[in-house]
Amino acid sequence: MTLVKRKREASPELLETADKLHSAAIHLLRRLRVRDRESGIGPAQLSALSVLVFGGPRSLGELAEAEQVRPPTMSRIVSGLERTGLVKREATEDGRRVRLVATAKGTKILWEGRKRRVESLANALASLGEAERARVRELAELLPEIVRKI
Amino acid sequence: MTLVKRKREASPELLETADKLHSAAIHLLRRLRVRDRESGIGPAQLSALSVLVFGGPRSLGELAEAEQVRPPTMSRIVSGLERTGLVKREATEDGRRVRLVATAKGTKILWEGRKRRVESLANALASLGEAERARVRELAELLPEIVRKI
DNA sequence: GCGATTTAATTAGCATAGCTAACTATATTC
DNA sequence: GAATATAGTTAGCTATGCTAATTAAATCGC
Repeated sequence: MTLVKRKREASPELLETADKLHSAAIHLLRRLRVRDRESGIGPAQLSALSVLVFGGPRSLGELAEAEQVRPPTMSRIVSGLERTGLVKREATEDGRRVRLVATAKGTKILWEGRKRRVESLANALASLGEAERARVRELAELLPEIVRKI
Repeated sequence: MTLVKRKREASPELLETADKLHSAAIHLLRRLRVRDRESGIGPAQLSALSVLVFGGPRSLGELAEAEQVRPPTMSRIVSGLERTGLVKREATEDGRRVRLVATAKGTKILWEGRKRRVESLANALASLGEAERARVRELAELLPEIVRKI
């Protein structure tokens, strides 16, 4: 028998929490998107670039997987990044694979964009009380774990 | 003097929290998107429909504002929803305005989609301990407030 | 070692979603 | 009643998602 995620009935309380979290994530990103637009880079390109900058070079297939996107989609995203000089495609020993590397320009742009984006959010957080800020901080730590389990 | 959001220097600690929250939101939605695809409705249509179902009928401009999108964009989103019979455009006394109403079919589809989407997340939450679940619940309540301040 | 298969990436073609600019139709104002 | 303002739509661009088909390189089988 293989290990399968048990299909248990989720409680109404959990469903409600999940729904609120989902809705909040949508609206959070929708707000921050406004700031992202200032970078002149689309959201998919920005997100892919950030994987390369923070996670280091990798192949197209790996990047597609990290971004939960199909290879053809990632291929075009990378083409856009390459056209504007933010990423370079490099050859590898395996002639089929490419190594995607963020350029210096790409790294710089990403940091600036990230700064703008995150500043808006940080400012919103700044108006919370100390106790609430601590709570948000805890949750920010917890969320990646939850996401991994989805 | 008008009341202006003070441009204060955000602390490194807040920036880090903000960054984690942002990143978690991106990856959360990316995972859930997979389930959303099963509905056969695009994400923008799904989100707009949910405003009409949970928030009631409203004009196109109001819906565009709620979804943080320009009127032409919303016009096309609504056209898609109307074409598949999930939403109806109704005339109002003001001949310029339309009233957008979710149909019975639209309401049903939305609930099913929401169920699928939220189930995945609720299952992930179910594997947390009680204390952590409570913490997540608190955050889900707190987030809309934060989002409103962005 | 050479043909067949597998694997990685790209190209082609389609749909959705975002934008601005320009247009249409109705209300409002003077 | 003419001028202006407001609500929506249409047109046309870009970016992003997909599947199917193609190209090129590596690996497998004999």
